[in-house]
Amino acid sequence: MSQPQTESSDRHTQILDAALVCFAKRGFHQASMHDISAEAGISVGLIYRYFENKDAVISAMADRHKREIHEVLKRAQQAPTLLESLEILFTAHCCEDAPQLVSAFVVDLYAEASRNQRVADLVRDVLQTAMNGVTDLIARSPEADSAPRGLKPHELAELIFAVSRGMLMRDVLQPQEMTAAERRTRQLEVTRRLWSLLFKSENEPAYA
Amino acid sequence: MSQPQTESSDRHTQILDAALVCFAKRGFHQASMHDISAEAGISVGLIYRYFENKDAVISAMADRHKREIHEVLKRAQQAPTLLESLEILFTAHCCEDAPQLVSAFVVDLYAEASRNQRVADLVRDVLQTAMNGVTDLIARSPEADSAPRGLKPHELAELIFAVSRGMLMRDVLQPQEMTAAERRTRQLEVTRRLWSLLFKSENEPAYA
Amino acid sequence: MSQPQTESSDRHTQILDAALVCFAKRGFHQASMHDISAEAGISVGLIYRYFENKDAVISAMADRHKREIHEVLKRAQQAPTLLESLEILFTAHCCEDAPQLVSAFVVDLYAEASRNQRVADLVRDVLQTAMNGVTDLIARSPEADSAPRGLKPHELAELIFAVSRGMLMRDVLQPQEMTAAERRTRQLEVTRRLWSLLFKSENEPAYA
Amino acid sequence: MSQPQTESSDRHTQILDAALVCFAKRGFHQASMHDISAEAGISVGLIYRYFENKDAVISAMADRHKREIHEVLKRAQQAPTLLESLEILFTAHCCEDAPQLVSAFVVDLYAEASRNQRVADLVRDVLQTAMNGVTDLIARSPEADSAPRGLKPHELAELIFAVSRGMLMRDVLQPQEMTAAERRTRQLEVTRRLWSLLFKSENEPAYA
DNA sequence: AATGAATGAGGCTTCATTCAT
DNA sequence: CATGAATGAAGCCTCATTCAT
Repeated sequence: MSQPQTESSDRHTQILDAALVCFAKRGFHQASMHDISAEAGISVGLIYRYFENKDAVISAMADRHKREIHEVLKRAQQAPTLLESLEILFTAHCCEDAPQLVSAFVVDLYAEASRNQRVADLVRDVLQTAMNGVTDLIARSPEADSAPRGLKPHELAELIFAVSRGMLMRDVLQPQEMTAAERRTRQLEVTRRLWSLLFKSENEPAYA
Repeated sequence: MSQPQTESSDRHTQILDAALVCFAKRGFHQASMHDISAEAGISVGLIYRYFENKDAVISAMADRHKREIHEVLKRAQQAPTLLESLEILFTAHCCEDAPQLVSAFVVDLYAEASRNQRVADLVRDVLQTAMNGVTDLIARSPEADSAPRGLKPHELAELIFAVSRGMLMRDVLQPQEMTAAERRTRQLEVTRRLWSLLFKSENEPAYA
Repeated sequence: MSQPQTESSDRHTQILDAALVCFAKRGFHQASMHDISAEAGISVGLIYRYFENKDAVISAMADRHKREIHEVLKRAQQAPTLLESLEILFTAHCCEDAPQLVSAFVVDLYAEASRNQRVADLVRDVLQTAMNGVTDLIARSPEADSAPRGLKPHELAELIFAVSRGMLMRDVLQPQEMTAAERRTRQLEVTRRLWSLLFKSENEPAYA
Repeated sequence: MSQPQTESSDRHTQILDAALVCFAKRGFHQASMHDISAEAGISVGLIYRYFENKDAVISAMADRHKREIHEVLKRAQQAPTLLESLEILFTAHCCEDAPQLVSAFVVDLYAEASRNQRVADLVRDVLQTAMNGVTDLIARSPEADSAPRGLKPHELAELIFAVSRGMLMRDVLQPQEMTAAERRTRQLEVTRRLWSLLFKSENEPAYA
C-alpha cells in the first residue's frame, strides 16, 4: 500500500540490482526476464516499463558498471598513497554483501563484449578511462621515480590492470562459500606484492 | 554404445572444432546445436551420437582445453630459457588461424565456471597444474635468484598467470579485424616487460 | 457509475474519434488501448470509465457508424434528384480530413462481422435500413420508369450497394498519398456511370 | 509411421489449408500460431520449418490467393459465353466445402492491405490482372457491341469487379448456417441480373 | 474525475532433443 | 552410421485490464 521505502525509490535501481544477482548467478543469456522480475519481486511486464527489452537491461547494467568504476577511480585518486589507491582498485568488488557476484558479472561482461559491439565499446571506454586515471596517479606519485627498469607510467598501469582483471577471473573459480572478507584478503596480498614489485626501491624492506 | 576408436575420434574433433568457432562467436548458450552442426557440415542428430547433450559438448570443450594447456605447458617446459617459456605461455592462443576465437572461448569458459561446478572444478584444476608447472620452471631457472624482494616462485607464478588471464580478457576487446600477428606482438611486449620486471637484476640492461 | 450527460458525451466522441484513427491505421485488434488513449490525449484508465472494455469500444464504433449512415441516408433522401442522392451515398466517406480512414474502418468492420455476431447483426441492420431507404428513393423517382429490363427497385438498390461496397474495398488499395478529392472524383465517375446505366433511357445522351 | 498420404504430400499446403480456416474464423491477427498448428494437427514449431514467421504465412496465403484467382480467371476465359465466364468469376468462392471461409479471408485480406504495403501491392496486382483478363473477355465477346451507353470494356470490367467485391462483403454477413449452395444461388442471381443489364440489348427478353 | 503504475495471461518464436527412415 | 523432420517446453515481449492515489 504505502510505497516501500527501500525499493520504490527507484525502480531502475531495483531492477538492475535484481539483474545483477541473476546475471551473476546464471549469465546474461541464461537469466530469464522472469528470473529478474522474481528476484526484484515485481511482475515481468513492469520491467518493460523501465527498459525497452532485455538487451537494454544488459546495456544499463554495463552503464552502471561504468559509473561504479568511475566512483572507485575517484576514491582511489583521493587516497593518500599509491598503495592505498591500488588497494581500493583491487578490492572494490569484494565489499558487496554478495561476494563473487561482481566478479562473475564482470567476466560475463567481457564475454558479452566479445560479441556485442555496443558492450565492447563501453567496456573498452571504461578500461581506458580507468587506466588513464591510474597512469596519472602513478606519474604524480613519488614512487614513480623508483620505477624499475625505466617502465613508463602507462606501462605500469597496463600491468596493474592486467593483474587486476586476471584476479577477477580467478575469483570466479573460488568456491561460492568463500566470504567477501576472505576474497578481500587474497586480493590485498596480491596487490601489495605487485606494489612492492613495481614501486618499492630495491633497498627498502619488502612490505611487512 | 561402443565408440569406434578411429572414426569417433575424428568426429569428436570435427564437432569440437565447430563448437569452438560457434562458442567463441556466440557464446556457449547462444550457440545452438544447429549452429554447431552447420559449422561442422553434419546433421544435428549426429552430434547426439557422439555427445549425450549440449552440456557434454561444453564439458568436452573444457576437457580439450585442459589437454591443450597441458600441451602448451609441456612445450614451455622444453624451452631453453625462462623468457622463452613465458613467451610460449603468453602467445599460445594467438597462433590460430582464427585469432580471438580462443580468447573469447576462454573468457566464456570462466564465465561458465562461475555457475557450473563441473566446469569450475576443471578450470581450477587446469590452472593449478599449469601454475605448478611454471612454479617449478621458475624454481629451477637461474633467474630465480635475482627474484626481487624475495618473492617465492609460486608467488611469481601467481602474478604471471594473473597477468596472462588479464591479457586474455583484454584481447576480447580488440576489434575483430586485428590479426593474430598483431595480437601476438602485443602479448610479447607485455611478456617481456613482465619478465624484465620479475627476473632481470637491477643492474642488467632492460630488454632491448 | 452515473454517466454525466454533457461531459461524457464529449468524452465518448473524443475517444471514438481517436479509436477511428487507430482502428483504421492498425485494425481493431492491432490497435491497443494505449494507442487509442495516446491518440485521444488522455490516460488509458479513463477509457475504462466510459467503455466497459475494448469490445465495447468496437461496438460503440459500429453503433456510431450506424448513426452516421443514417445521417447520410437522410441527406441522400433530401437531394433533389436520384443522381445526387447516389452521389451523396457514394462519396460520404471521402469528405473526411483523413481520407481512406473510413474505408479501412468499414472493411475492418465487415471483417469483424464475419466472426463477431453482435457486429454482424448491427452491420446487417444498417445495410438493410439503408437499402430500404434507397429502394424507396428509387421507387419514387421518375427515373424508375425507365429502369431497364424490368429490374425492380430493390434489385436496383442491391446492385447499387454492391457497387458501393466494392468501391470501398478498392479504396483501401489506393496509395495513402491519394487525397480525399482524388478519391471523391473516382467515386463520382463510377457513380455516374452506374446511374447512367441503371436509370438513363436508351435514347437519352450519356452523362457528360 | 507411414507418411499419411493426404497431408504429407505437402506441408506447405497442409499449413496453408489450416491457416485459411483459422484466418477466416478469427482473422489474421486473432488467429494464433497455436490455432493454426492445432487445426493442421501438427506442432507449433513445425510451422517455423516451413515459414519464417507468421507474416510469412499471411504472405503465402496472399500468394496462394493470387494463384487461385489466376486459375479461376483461366477457367473463366475458357467458358463458351460471357455470361458463363461471369458466373465462374462470381461463384468461385462458393464451391468450397467450407462456405464463407473464402469470403471472410478475402475481406480480411483487403483489411490487411490497408495497412500492410506488401499485401496491398499483391492484392492490387491480382485485381489488375483479373480485370485485364475480363476486359479482354468483354472486348472479344459479341455482346460487347450492344454495350449500353458506349461504356468501354474496361469500364464494364470495373463495374463487374466492384459488384463482385461488394457481394463478397455481403457474403460475410450471411449467417454461418447458410450453405454453399444457397450462397451460390444468390451470387448467380446477381450475376445474371448484372449481365442482363450490361450486355443484353434492349429488345432481347430478360434472362429467364 | 483522472492518472499511469502494475499485473499476468497469452502470443510469437527458438532450440535442445528424439526418432523414423 | 547418418539425416533432418518433428516435438514441445521455455523465453521474450505485448497488452487488456485494474486500482491506489
